[in-house]
Amino acid sequence: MKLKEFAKQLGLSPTTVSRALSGYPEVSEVTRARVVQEAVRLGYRPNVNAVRLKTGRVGAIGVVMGRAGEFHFAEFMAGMAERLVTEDTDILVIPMANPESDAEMQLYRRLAESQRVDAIIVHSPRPNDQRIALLHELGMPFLVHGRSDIDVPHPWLDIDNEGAVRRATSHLIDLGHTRIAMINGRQGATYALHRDVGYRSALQNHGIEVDPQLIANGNFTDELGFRFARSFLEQPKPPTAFVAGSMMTALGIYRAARSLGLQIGSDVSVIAHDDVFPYLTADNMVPSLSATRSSMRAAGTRCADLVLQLLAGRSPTEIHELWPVELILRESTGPVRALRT
Amino acid sequence: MKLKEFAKQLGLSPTTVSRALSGYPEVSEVTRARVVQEAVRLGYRPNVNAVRLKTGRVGAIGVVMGRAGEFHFAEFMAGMAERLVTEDTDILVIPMANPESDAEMQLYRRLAESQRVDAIIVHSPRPNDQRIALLHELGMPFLVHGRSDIDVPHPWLDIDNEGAVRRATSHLIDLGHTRIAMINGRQGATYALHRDVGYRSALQNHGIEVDPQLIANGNFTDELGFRFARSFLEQPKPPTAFVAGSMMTALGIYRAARSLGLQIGSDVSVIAHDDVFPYLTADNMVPSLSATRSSMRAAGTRCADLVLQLLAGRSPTEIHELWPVELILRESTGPVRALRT
DNA sequence: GACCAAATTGAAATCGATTTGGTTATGAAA
DNA sequence: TTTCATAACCAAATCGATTTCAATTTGGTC
Repeated sequence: MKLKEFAKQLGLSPTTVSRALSGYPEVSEVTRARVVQEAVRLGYRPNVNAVRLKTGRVGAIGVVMGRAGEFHFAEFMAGMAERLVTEDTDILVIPMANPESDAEMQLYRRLAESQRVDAIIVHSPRPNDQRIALLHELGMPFLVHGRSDIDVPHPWLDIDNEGAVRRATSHLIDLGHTRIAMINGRQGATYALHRDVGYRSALQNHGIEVDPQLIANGNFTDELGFRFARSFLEQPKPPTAFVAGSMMTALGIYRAARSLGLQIGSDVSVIAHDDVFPYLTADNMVPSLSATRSSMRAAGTRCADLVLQLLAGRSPTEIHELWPVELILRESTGPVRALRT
Repeated sequence: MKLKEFAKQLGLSPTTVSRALSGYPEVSEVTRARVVQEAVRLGYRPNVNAVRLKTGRVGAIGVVMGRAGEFHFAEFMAGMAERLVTEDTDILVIPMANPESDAEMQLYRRLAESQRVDAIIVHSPRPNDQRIALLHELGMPFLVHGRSDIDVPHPWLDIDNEGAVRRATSHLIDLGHTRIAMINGRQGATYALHRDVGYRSALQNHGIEVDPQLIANGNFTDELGFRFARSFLEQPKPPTAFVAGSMMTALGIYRAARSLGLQIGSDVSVIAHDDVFPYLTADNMVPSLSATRSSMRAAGTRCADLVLQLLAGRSPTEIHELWPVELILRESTGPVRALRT
């Protein structure tokens, strides 16, 4: 059913019908009510593509998905979905072939110019992230989930990675640990950098020297958690505590410790970052996992909200949200023990 | 830059330019080459919304995302993305508020009628799934990931859940197990039903009575795996083996067994279904997990491929793919032991 | 050189809405 | 009674492409 046809059935002009449905004030309330009611009855719905062409709005927020298909991603999107379900906005997932800088920039450029989305959410930004410069230059509304140092104004939402890791590390130091290993995310992203800074500053605040042999970077997988932890623990001077970037990493660390006959919480302490997943909870691990916690889902919800505000006209330059991160102590952390000989 | 303007700069009509870029044969090769080249140079790209309005094609595949935000989902989408990255097609994720049947149907109806997507992928279908009837009736192209009994022709791709679980269960029986617990997915979806059938038929084939006390249904979480396993193991006549629906469930079972001082692989055997995640692998669990395996990512890739074929005109009625599932035996399964007293 | 088919190119209609710039009632003020 | 503001509605232009139908050019044949 087209507008023209529908309007004719109502004995009104397309103009009035369109206005009635879009809530313009120049239509009498009684007419509007009738139009709305009849639209439902006759099943008239404006053609989305015609509306988009005419208004220039799309009703979609773009998210670029790397190949990695990280488990965080689904949570973030679920969070976005929670917020967007009441709006008439959906999520466009754009696959990214390879994250080599050149193709990536091309992708963002095409996306921005193609008018397929009203706004873009940029994930895992790097310190000097050219995507941000590009989107700013193109005038495409965007929100950065994470932070960047780049000298271009941009709205962002981030969690306090540095503070979280500093607290976690300091806590371990307070427990007497001095050899604390750090299994961080992949190098390059700002969040990994921030966590690194938090880790180093905690050590330095307490006069402990940073040992590069105890620092590793890589994807958040059980596999890497195991491999790194295992190799650390097999060093002549093994760590007595771990700070880890994800729950999956923590699973790997647990496994490595067990495989060497070490007790988590007494022989080895572990604090990991928990993005809060419905299917795997820190509290349920054995022993329960001490964690820095921040809900990825909540971040998704809030990001969606902020993007909507952005599209409604809120100034991008005033959107900067830094979320504090909880530190929740459970059984996986304890005072340092004398080393085995 | 608009078509009209661009055409003028080239000294051609919009018609010819449009044809040149869309690859129509009525344009001389030399003209086409020039148009394509200039389009790149001057940065002309057809307005997506105008194209959509005119052609009725959208270049997007719709996927409805439940609130659960399951971890499988991200893998499936990553798989889709892998296939779609070379096409000019993206993925539209539509948030679903609450899965109560009525609102759900409304959502699918709106989605189908709104022309926002060219096709829809239906997930976790139920035996009598009205979504399928609806989409069929509306003439919206769709592909079912999973299967349904509904009396409406529909293209689908599914894995052999029944066969997988039958093999897994039979294998456990061959190892001497007779009390085999089944921790299945949520009731309602066909796949859970098929797995249930596979489980029961294996038992019955070997003359073992089904004990309803050993069957549980629920979300694929570590938490539920633990709770169910724990309650089963505390029964007067505990199971000596488990068949479980997911890796997360298996983690919970491992934990439950450990908490009771039971050795996985000797005291208790476990086989779980592994959707193949990059961040958590069955092989890496301790002890390594015997699993029925089928790549969720590969399914996503293939589903995207099939949808593209569908859109290219392939008949929906001839698309039925049933993927076999591997059974990979590792350390978590072993011959039954005499029960503790 | 005339003729005709094939190869190219264009003008204008079209997709289905929104919105600008009116026009017509209505009722209050002069 | 006239005037004028306001409320309510409408005709037609517009968004930016695709595509139908018609016009022109090209090249081969007689």
